[in-house]
Amino acid sequence: MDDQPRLMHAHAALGMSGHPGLSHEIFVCSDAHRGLVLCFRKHALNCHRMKPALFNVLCEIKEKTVLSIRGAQEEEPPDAQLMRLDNMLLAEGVSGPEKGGGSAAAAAAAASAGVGPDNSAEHSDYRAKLTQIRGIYHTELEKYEQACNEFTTHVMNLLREQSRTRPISPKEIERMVGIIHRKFSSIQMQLKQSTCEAVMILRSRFLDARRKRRNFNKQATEILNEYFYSHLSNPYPSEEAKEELGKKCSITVSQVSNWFGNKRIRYKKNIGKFQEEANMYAAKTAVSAASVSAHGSQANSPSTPNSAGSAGSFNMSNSGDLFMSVQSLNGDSYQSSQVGANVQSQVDTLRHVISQTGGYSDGLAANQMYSPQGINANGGWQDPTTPSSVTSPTEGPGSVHSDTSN
DNA sequence: TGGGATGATTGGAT
DNA sequence: ATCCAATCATCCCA
Repeated sequence: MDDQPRLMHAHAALGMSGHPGLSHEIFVCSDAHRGLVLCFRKHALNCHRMKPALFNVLCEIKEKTVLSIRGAQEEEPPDAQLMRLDNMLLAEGVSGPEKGGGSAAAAAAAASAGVGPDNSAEHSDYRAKLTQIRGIYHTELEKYEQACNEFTTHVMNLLREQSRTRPISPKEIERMVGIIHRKFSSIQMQLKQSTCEAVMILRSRFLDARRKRRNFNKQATEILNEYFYSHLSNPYPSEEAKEELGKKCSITVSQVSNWFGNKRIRYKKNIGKFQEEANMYAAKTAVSAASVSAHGSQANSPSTPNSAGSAGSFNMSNSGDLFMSVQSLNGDSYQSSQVGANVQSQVDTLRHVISQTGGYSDGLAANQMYSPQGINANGGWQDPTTPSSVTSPTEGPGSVHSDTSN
């Protein structure tokens, strides 16, 4: 019987062979139910991050299926689990009404997977794959049904022939037909199950962003860093700021949020490590501030935070942070009266930054002196609950004067 | 190839 | 809803 090879072919056609650590199992699992167990174990490892509900359903289905297959298929095939498989395939847009509905369901699935409407290329890829799976599923299903019918009639004919030589009761025929049907339905179940798996893998592969994490490009990182260090006193960009940053960096708002979340944590955890970076961006900020002021016109981009001076939002924290990083470099008190100063004062500060950084080789001593503005005794920024947003008013000179001044 | 860097996710707290 | 902290998964470089 060529059912197994057929199933195997289906798996191969699903294009899953590239999936890390799964290709082998996929092929194995088409071989026998024992393979299914192996396959699932591996699959579970790889997909433990898939949508919990979906994953649980799959777990349950698989467990039961494996058990029932193990039980020599005598147990009546649980309609419930078949139904669940069907439901799942339906929900995933595989066994849906038509192609249009299928892709819609795929889009819905993609959306529910937490992937924004952005990367449409990825989505079309995903949809294409899903359509492929869908097609294979349907043709295979049809083939199985056809094969089942053919085999049944074949056996019936055989029995009829045999009935000439020995008495064959209708019950026996019925029994044989029942066995055949059960056999085929169990194969069908495997197909459905494998299809479910394929969809799960597809999802985890295409929709689990973590799996295909890419570092942001240099420019994006620079923009984000610039913003972060120029708002060090309160690095909580408002929604609008996030949107703008996202646009500038060609990333989503949630990616911006993630980035800031990570940055805050990591900065706080190891301030010393980031000091050099902080100084660098402080200098950069001052440079762009200088150029902006020189041009007399200001852009509204958040990537050039100094420009925010027009809104009076980030400007103060800007100079304050810059001031802090200069302070941190030498530990000298540095005219704290300038907190919240204008762009011109930043340019002045820049001179100091540059001169200081020039002689900054070791960094250790400076690290110890470094006391980042905005981070309070609890290790948090002053007011994380009020997203810097438009009200940068960096908590006034009081908070900025900080510690190193004595 | 190992380990650090980094983007994403999760669970709990507010 | 947002943030933090821990953690995971992947990237990337020495």
